Amino acid sequence: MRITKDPEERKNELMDAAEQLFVEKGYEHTSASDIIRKVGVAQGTFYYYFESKDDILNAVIDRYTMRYEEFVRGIVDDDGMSALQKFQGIIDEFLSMKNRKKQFSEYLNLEEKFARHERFRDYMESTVSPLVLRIVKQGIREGIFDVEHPEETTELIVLIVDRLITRVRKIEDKKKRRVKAKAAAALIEKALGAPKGSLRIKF
Amino acid sequence: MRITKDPEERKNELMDAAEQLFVEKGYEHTSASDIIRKVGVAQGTFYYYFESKDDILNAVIDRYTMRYEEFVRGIVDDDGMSALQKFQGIIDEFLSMKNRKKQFSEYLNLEEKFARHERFRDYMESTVSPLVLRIVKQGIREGIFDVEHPEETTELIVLIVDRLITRVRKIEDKKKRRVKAKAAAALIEKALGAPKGSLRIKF
Amino acid sequence: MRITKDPEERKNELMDAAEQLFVEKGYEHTSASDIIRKVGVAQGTFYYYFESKDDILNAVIDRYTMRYEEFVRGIVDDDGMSALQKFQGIIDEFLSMKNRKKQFSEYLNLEEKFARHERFRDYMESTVSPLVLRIVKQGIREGIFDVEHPEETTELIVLIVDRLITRVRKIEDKKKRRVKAKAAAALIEKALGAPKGSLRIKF
Amino acid sequence: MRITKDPEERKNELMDAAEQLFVEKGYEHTSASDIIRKVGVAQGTFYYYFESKDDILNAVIDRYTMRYEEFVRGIVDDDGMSALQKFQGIIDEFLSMKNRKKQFSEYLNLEEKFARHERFRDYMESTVSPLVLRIVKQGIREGIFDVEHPEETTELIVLIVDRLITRVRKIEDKKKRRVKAKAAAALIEKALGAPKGSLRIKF
DNA sequence: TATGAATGAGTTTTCATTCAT
DNA sequence: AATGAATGAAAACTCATTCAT
Repeated sequence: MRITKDPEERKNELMDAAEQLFVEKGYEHTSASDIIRKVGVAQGTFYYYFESKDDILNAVIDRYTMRYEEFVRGIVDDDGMSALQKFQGIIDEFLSMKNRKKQFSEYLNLEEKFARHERFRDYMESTVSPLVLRIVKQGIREGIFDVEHPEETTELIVLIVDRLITRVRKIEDKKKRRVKAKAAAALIEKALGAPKGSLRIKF
Repeated sequence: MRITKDPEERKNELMDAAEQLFVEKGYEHTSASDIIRKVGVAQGTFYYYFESKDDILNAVIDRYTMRYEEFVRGIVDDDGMSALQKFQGIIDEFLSMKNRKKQFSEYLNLEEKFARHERFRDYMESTVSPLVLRIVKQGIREGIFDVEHPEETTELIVLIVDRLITRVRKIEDKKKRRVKAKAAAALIEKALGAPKGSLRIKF
Repeated sequence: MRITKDPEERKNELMDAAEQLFVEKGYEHTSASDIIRKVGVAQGTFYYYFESKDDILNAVIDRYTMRYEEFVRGIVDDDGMSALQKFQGIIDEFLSMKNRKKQFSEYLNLEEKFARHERFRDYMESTVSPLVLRIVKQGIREGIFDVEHPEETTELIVLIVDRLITRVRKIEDKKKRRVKAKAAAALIEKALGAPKGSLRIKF
Repeated sequence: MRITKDPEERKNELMDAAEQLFVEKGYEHTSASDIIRKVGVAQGTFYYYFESKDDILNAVIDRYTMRYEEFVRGIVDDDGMSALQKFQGIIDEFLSMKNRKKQFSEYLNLEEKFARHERFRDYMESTVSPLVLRIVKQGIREGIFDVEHPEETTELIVLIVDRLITRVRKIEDKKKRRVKAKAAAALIEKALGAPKGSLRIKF
């Protein structure tokens, strides 16, 4: 039986399946056939859309990072928010799993797996950090932040937030999670030279 | 030709080859045959010493982490040093690449590769962090550090130092490297509540 | 976008692309998709015009051999030429690459590739040889050739000329090419019992 | 069931099967699995001995050409024979299918298939022709041959003999075969400037 | 006539592991 | 302790061809 679909739809179907499997089992332990079986198409269909297994991985990562970027950019570009509010917004989003953009938070689960891929790391450093840097600079202009090395410090903060996302979220014990998040927030405040308690962790 | 060696020596030979290849090409892209070829033994010999490819990976990681731990423990257990000196010592070691214990620094190159393995991450959190925590607590006792959540903050500091090792070391531009290291040191100082400038970065 | 063309034109377009690719990469290493891509049509269009990849190969060979035959026949049927002149004409054409019929010589490049196909070999033996045989017989009648076994000798001569086309043409060194051609001409003269020097090689 | 054999034996087994299949069905239409099935080993065994399908083809061709060369060299190096006798010997061998070296003639069946491979053609030109050239030169010294361009003429003679092997042998009709062979012998005589009838075709 | 997404059987190749010696 | 030939399941990928539109 031959089921023809809109190419974009089919491609996304394949990427969805791949994404899910990569997250569940990891890239190396996912075979092209696994993806194919999951979607229920023929072997050739996969290779009609993607040149190789590597190709679909990159496509999946790129799609993911684009969504990630879109989210951060949405906050950064919001003219009505103060730097502190923006920071608060990003942290809230990541930690509280309340979705500003729908379905964003579920992509965060990918993070831990993809974090291992250079492509993703490079992206974080080259795209997300500069965006966050703009918030930091706004904060400095607003007089609420006081940072000596904004670029470098921002990179480290992004790293810490990243860690929060991938590690803290997995902690079962609510109290422990709260304490970890608080400690992280405190560290970020210090890094930014922001007033103590200006960043609030809400669970 | 059949070359018989001391079992321990043979095992280490295999682990050395494996370690090198895992670092160069990554675990998944290293075949058992690659290791075997490098050492120059027969296929069967490998499986005489190790149950599987996975087995040798764990052995390599364990050997590595033991050396890592040994180094940190050596500093932590030094009764003649202040907490600040100990921190300074660890950072110096990692950044300056001067070897306290011979050949330790070259193992650090493994770090980036192994960082992707849960086993290694778990080890860092369960073994290294507690050791560093002892320094932090010593510092608090000495009145030089002021930390609200010592456990959690230590974990984040270990993460930052870790990052320094794997990322800063690769930066070619000396100035950039210095600035990154300085920013990290400043952040660690703030995290520890240590006096500004108490941690010095020397390259 | 759907571009409709005269069926004959489209078919030739496909054959032209196929011919070129077969010559460049060989039949087995040319995929139907290669041809399709080159022409810029859809997968289905190819199969609308040709039943299979094999089908287009035969079509290409047949078209080629028809042109080849046409050329030889043109010379054979020329009543105003002596057998020697005809032989000279064929050799000149092949070696000098001057075109009697326009664009013929470029088809000769196909020769080497097609020579490997039975279909082409059979054609040479069944069609070209008989035509050349007529020249040989004309020469015998004219008293200028002296051949004991005309059929068999003609086949061998055709083989030699064939070889000249495909091999000598590729030799870069002008002198070497000249010598090879001269040796071949001398051998053909001897085979035909023609006077020494009656066949002239001009480059 | 695991049957271990002497590596050389196993390798030859694989080459024998490959050779046979390549001759029967052609290289492109023979799959590695065909060879494997024929020998009755595991998929991996094939790749233990040969890097690829291409690799075994080259190995088979090389083995074949070595046997070919060995045969020709055996005749060329025979000090007790005149040039004419050597030529006669080679032709006899090829045409009469009587084996000087046992089992040589059966390899000749490969010829037609391999003739299509550059590797084989190159070999014929670079190895066999020079050997035959030595006979031609010997004949010139002996005063029995008279050739103007020995190198080039030899190449053409080798080509003709080659053709005899691959084509004449297949002709069913005894008489036709005889005539073709005779015509070829006559042409060779003329090419060599040898006395008429000095080369005898025996069937 | 023409499209191009979809097919699926088949191909080459890899490699962790086993086992008879 | 050591060998290395042999295994075989599974992987990635190809491509001639089909078919619904």
